[in-house]
Amino acid sequence: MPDRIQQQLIEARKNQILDAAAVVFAAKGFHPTTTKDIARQAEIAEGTIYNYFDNKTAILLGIFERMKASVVAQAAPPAADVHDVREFLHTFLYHPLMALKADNFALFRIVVSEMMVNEELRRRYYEQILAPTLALAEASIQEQAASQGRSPANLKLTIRVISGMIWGLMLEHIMGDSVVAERWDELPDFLADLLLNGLTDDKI
Amino acid sequence: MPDRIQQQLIEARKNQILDAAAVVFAAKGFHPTTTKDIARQAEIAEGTIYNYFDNKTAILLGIFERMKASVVAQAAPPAADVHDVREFLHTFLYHPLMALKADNFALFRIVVSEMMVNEELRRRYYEQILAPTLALAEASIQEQAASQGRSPANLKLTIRVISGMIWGLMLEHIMGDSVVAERWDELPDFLADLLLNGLTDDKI
DNA sequence: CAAAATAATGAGTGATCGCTCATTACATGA
DNA sequence: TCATGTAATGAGCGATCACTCATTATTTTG
Repeated sequence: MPDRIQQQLIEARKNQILDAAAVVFAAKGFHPTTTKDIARQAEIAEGTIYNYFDNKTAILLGIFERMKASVVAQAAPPAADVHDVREFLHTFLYHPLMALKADNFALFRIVVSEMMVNEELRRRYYEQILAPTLALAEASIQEQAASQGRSPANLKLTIRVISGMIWGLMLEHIMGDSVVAERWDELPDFLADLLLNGLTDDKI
Repeated sequence: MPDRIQQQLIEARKNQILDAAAVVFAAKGFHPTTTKDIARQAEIAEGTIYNYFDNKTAILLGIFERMKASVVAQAAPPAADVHDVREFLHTFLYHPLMALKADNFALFRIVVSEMMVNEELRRRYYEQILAPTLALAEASIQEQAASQGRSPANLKLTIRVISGMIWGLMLEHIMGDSVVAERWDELPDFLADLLLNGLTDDKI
């Protein structure tokens, strides 16, 4: 059998296990889920899992790796596409907020929970997702400001504040706040307006 | 023995156990910590724990209850003290941000981690901490706006965005972002300026 | 001081669960 | 068709750990 097809079969099995794990993790959480649960959901034997993953934590890391591609692709618009601040805010705010609405939050909760407690997961998230996204956003604005002969001193921190807003609103959503939940779709515009114009009379 | 003194002794023992649990939870995380670990740290026998707490989760809830008082007290300024928006922003931003700097983040990480996964903890946090704090902030601004004959339509959402910023920045700090860490002390002023004036030239 | 009530103890229990590995089933190729 | 290599299987192992409870220690009371 050619190596390429062989490789594809292995990938398919891995994905089958990751799909199953995502379902049961989302439903029960990471720790309460047993490897037997995963196997049952994937309709394979428990032992088979260990032909493809070293241990239970490796499965969570596998799920994380798969989330990476989609999150980074959605959250980070190509720098070239951004021509002014309003456009930047729209892409930078709209995509992550809407992506998270589409998913159910359950799996996200599990990953955040483990991340708070697992050094490696935290490091991977920062190095592979958060830092690159922040850097891309920064470069995008940097370039635009430079074309106007400017170099905003607090850009790095500003990017982090904006990114943090999204994180915070997600958490408030997860906590069950109904105001945030009900007005989720308006958030990109609302935040862009707040950022551009500050606390206007309708807000405070 | 009078009931009052009896009650104080029970409280003292509980606090002794909670102190010990906070130390070992912060060091090892909730799940990896055994009841034996807690007992050893508290210098009592394992069984004694169960004279004061129903189970391991009850200990975490106990820690949470103790955090409540201090967090709410620090984060929520009395409404009467606020006379204008700038003053409001200072109290509302300064206290929570500085309180979290003073603590080490370890125990906070553990609580957030369990909260993501534990429905009851999440509900308690929302009902007993987040919602009251938001309501207090809202009332404080509401009152001030009313005195000017105004009634800001988006106040509730605005309060949530500001609160979310703090959450998000905390998470970025926990994730290991050095920009946020290094400029933590400036954040209250930086955020107040951003909120009042929007994205000025130094920022974007 | 003795009896009774209360609190502390820690070895033991029962159940759980991640992971292994000897065995079985299947696929490949001569 | 048979020999050989590869993948799947699931019973069982070893270890862990939250929690119990019979016993011991301490305090209270008459």
